[in-house]
Amino acid sequence: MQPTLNDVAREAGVSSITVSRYFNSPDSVREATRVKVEAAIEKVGYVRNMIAGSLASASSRVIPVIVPSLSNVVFIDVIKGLQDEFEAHGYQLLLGKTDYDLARETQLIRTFLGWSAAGLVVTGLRHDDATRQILESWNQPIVEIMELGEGLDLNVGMDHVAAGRAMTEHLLARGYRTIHFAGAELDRDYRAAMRYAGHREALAAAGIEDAPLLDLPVRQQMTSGAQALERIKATFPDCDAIHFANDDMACGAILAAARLGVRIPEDIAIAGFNGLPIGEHVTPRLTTIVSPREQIGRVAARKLLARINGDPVGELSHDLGFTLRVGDST
Amino acid sequence: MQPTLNDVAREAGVSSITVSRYFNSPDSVREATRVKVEAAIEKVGYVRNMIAGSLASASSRVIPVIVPSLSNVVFIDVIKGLQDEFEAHGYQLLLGKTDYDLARETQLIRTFLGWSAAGLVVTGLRHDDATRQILESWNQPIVEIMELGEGLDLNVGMDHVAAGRAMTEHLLARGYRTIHFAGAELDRDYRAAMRYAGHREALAAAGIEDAPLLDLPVRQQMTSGAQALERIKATFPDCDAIHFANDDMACGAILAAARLGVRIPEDIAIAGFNGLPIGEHVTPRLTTIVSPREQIGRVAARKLLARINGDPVGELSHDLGFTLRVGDST
DNA sequence: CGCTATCATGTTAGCGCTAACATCATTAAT
DNA sequence: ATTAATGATGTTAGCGCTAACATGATAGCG
Repeated sequence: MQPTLNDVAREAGVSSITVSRYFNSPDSVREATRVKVEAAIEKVGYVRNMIAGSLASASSRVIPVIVPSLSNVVFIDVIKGLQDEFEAHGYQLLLGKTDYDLARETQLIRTFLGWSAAGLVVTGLRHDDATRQILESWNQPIVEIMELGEGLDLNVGMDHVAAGRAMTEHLLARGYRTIHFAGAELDRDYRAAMRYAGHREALAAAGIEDAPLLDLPVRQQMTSGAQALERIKATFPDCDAIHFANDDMACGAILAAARLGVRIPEDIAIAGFNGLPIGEHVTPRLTTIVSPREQIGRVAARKLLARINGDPVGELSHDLGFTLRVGDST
Repeated sequence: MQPTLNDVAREAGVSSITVSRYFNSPDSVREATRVKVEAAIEKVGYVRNMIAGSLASASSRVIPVIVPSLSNVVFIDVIKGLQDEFEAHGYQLLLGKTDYDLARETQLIRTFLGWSAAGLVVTGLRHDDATRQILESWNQPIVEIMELGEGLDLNVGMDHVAAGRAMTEHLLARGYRTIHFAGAELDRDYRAAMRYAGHREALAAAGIEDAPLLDLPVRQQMTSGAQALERIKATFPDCDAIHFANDDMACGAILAAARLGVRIPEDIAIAGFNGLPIGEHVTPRLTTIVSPREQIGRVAARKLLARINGDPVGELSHDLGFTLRVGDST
């Protein structure tokens, strides 16, 4: 049997609440007591029982993080940022994955709330009515990440419509006129669909009403990119640029281009989204939009922790922006 | 205030333990009772309090997973496998990261044990004495992943020495003789160092005693790969093959080769490790060893769950092997 | 119809901790 | 010296659930 607070207390010659205070509000125990308690902890080999503490205080130092997928680097980077901040502040990250299923999200949230979580991180602003109802009556802080907009509570992300618009404006400025947008399962990846919306806005502003879209079923992303290039080249010889939904697809296209004898950007320009390292290693270097992935995680964590500690959090919605990185592919 | 089991019980006209049984051993409540309980749960909007349950039963459906880093796809894939299995069986994954620091590992484990975890997944077989001592006296199942060998309990992984040997045997069979091994921070990434050991074994078996090693400081992996190629080409013009510690570096080298005017494999052969998708998209296609990353996660999870449920687990140590995938880079 | 075997449900106590209040010691102020 | 203010520690009760045992209901059998 593991030693309990009482064992430590007996050993130290104090009461158990004093040991509890040693852990939870160290400033409120005298130096001499602290030394005794420390020695006792060491002696009996005490390990805090978080479960009991959480039950008694009706709050745990656990923060569930709900993402749609772990196959996408984007979420990995965000998780990395979150994890770093949480771990540094003594919070534990509970990982949940929805597979882009909103009902699954509801179910996960329900389970996680049973952990008396100190807060919650969810991906995106789109939720079930059920989720919305549960979360609205929950009185712990929530951060919705990735996008911006009217949210449940806090909100950290970037403007995907603007990102799509920015990239297409760049392509137009370079003189490209027949620009295709290529993505994979845009109904699921609705943030990519938002970038497509931005793309269309930019085209419309330039007087171009036609915004051809190639929406492929997901297989491996790079493979889809290669396939998109091949298909667009074959079907639409006039197309002079492809605006891809992400860097994986864009790099798949760039790498395939060499094999297909397609010159980039002379025959066709390629643009991506995310700013993954690989984009700087392909030839030509990929033009892309750098998304602040890890920073979204960090800022989200920091805002959540601030809210938990009752510190000021600033703006509810935090726009982390994005950067256009111009390579040689456009 | 959230409704409790008692609220459900009152609503259903049964005692709270019956509701508890409805959740924990549904077969032991009568059909008619089950219906009443279900209706009551629905009516009061009950959410199970995992914390209270865990305290009472001294066990929680939480499984901590400790990895050294989240910047390495390898661990991401393993986590994906683990997460899928755990989630499917109603267990929650608690994520911990050591940054390759064994003392940090001890600390994490200590914290996690305070969660009355049902089991534990740790990376590697190398641990602190402190960790070892804690875990040896802990009586829940443990899986050590990635490597094979004498472990604390269960063990799922692959033989890295054999993998290094297999790749170098392939290179030797292709006629390469001056083979450099290039890695990044091999003291930290000791599994890569094990592959280097296998590499040396293969060379020695072929009567080659010299096994030059380039151990770079980590920056971005692909960048390190490019740098390694450049440096080896400049310093050792005789070198006819580079055996990289991982695919990222190898692909960085392949992509840089075009810029540097180095022909692969004519001027120099390139080999990697892991079998990442990108290896199939670069030109020439990368020769690599496919590691069973996601499967390590899956099998580790399944063995752990089997042990938790008291089912037979088979061999304590589970070798998932590896495959040599020959591309055009060798 | 009584007796036992089996199944379904209930009663009681307690998991290990912390909130809230109570008490005691110490210091400061008059 | 007396009182009040402050700081440090203790007492009590209870968080919401489940283990272990106890009891009640039901069926099967001679």
